[in-house]
Amino acid sequence: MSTLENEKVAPLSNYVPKIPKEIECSIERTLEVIGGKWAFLVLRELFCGTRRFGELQRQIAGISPKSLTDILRHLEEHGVLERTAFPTVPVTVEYTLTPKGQDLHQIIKEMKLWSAKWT
Amino acid sequence: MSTLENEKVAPLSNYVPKIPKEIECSIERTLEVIGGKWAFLVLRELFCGTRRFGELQRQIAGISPKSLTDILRHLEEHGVLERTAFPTVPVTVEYTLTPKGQDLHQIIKEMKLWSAKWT
DNA sequence: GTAAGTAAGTTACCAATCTGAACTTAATTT
DNA sequence: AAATTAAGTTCAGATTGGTAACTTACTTAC
Repeated sequence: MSTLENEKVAPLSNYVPKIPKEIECSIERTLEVIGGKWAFLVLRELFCGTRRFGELQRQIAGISPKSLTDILRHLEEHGVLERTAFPTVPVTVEYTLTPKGQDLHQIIKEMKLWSAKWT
Repeated sequence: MSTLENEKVAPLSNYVPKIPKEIECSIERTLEVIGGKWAFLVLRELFCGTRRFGELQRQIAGISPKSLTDILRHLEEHGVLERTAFPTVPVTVEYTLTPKGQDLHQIIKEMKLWSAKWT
């Protein structure tokens, strides 16, 4: 719903940022880690506990094995989760959140609250 | 850093989700609104107050006018922000967060806390 | 009075990303 | 001997996203 106002536009000259520059970078740095299409959905599963590759693939609707591999590697590189391979045949691989990854739960919690209120 | 464990794999049979199904949908619903590449960065600017198209374009590094138009329309459709056009020449357009949009600040706040602790 | 400037976009095209299906590996069960 | 299994990899095709140039309609500068 766009509005078309017939008033004069106040110049936005007296702008004082309420949120300092440092936060901008915080957000960008966080998005580097969890900003992609799939990161949150992988985290959603791993907050419930350790998961294996196939389990993740089944529980995240629409993800391809390639995208799952990509995001798991990405999150591992950023220290959010740990990959553990067991020398079974065929090989078994488990993914578990690190403390750094567990801490992302606060963000998910706020998303849940927002969603409950507004969607 | 991958680990290769030489132990037997514990079957993950006694899995009881700590986070109920409902949250999964909450997350997906939230991501529909703010899941894209640029949403958070637009929000970051609008939390500081009303902004015009050109201001947003200058303050969000690397965004193209097309991408900015796309995300602004998307956020407007989801009731997160309001677009107001003034019949000046050339036209002036202002974007402002709605209460629904303001409420997203909690999520950003948690992202900031996580970033401060871990990045 | 001609030319440049301005704000907020469009449009057309090109590049990066993502998906789906098939393939791989090596041992185990049928 | 063939099928199965887990965790991927590979490749072609589709989708998404980005870049550059263009548009509109009026104002100000030369």
